Amino acid sequence: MIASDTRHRLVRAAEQLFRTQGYSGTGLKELTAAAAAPWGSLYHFFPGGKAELAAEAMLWAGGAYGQGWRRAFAQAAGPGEAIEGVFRAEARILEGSDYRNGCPVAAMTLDIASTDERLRRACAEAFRGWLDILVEGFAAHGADAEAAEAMANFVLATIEGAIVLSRAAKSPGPLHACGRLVRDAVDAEAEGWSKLEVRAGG
Amino acid sequence: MIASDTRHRLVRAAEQLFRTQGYSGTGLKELTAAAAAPWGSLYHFFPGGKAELAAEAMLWAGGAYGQGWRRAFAQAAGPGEAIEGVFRAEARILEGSDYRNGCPVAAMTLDIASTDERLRRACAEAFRGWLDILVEGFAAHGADAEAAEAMANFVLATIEGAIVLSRAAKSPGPLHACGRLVRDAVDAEAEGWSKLEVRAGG
DNA sequence: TCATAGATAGATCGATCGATCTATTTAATG
DNA sequence: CATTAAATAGATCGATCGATCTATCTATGA
Repeated sequence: MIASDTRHRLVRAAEQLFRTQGYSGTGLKELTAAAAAPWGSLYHFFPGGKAELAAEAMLWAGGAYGQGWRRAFAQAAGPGEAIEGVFRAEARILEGSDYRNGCPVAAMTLDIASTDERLRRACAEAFRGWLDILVEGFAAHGADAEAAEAMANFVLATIEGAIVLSRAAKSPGPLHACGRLVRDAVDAEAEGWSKLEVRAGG
Repeated sequence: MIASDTRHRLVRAAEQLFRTQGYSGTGLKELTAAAAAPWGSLYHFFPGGKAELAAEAMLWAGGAYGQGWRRAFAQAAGPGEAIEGVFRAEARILEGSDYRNGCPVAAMTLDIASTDERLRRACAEAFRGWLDILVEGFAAHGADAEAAEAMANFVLATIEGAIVLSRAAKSPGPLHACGRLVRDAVDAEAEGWSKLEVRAGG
């Protein structure tokens, strides 16, 4: 019943270690130890080895984060408020982990996007999943497809960058400052969207 | 005369390789080969080994980039235009390198910020240098200290994040979209700054 | 010419890398 | 109980890691 619990522990440990010290910086010995999983089980569940495990870890992380973002849009009154909530949540994650728990996808991208084409695609798909959630959220507030896509890239890029700055500085300052300014920017753009709501409904 | 040319080649190769495939993902054998430098020279010039070389590479990269940003502010009419120019320049760098040449400081941060405190500080200082240039640029357009600091973090974060997204997607799209929206955001904020110019002069 | 320091050259070190391999144990099914 | 597959366990592989070491070559100055 709890048969594949080991497999799940491996995925979570991978996500946790990759996001704190990158892909190349994490050894599989260390990973299996953190997961309290036997070495043999790693290649039993992931015949493709480290890369296959990493791809699955990104998939899992993508889903977990995505859910949080959907909730943010559902609970907030406007798109700007939703986005600032995401920034605040991210700041809490960083502060609660001594600025270790960054974004696993960003870490993977900077590590292997130029050396492993398959993993680069996995990173791109993980980002695309988040972008789609943002696009959907902005579209629900009246943004047309082009504006929503641009705004989604803008918001996601700022979050990712702010995480990097906050981790380097070991301070929530960059995330908070970016959250406020991104909120202003989103709300300013959203003013123009509402006029399109009628057209978008057709 | 050309005595320390080898040393400089090592620094440039380090910057080039770290920005492409990260710190842990780059071996020193590969690095010395890329620099066409003898293995022994590495520890001759950098007794502190890989970490010391990395710190110097970040210092060098920080200076090179910083100069470009100062030029952008000097040549542009307004702060928004200057920033969008930086985004465009970055997009050109990525396109010209098949999306390999990202930011070495961001790569280092995600790789070792949580495992090597000395290098984390080096990353923070490199970012701080760029932030100071941005702060100076915004202050020159009338921003007060607090607004300039927040805006600098916002702009730098968005650039760094957009680089990550563009590398993952192998497309200049994210950088271009972010450049336009950041320009709008900067210009919108800058409207409020000009009213403070008098106060800032006192 | 000789002495010295700087720089080059690479062999070699122990440690660790990801991966493969053979056993053993466990769980499910007849 | 017997059979079979899944899962666990870890020894071991060659390759590579960063680092240390000695030796050689080169330039400078006395």
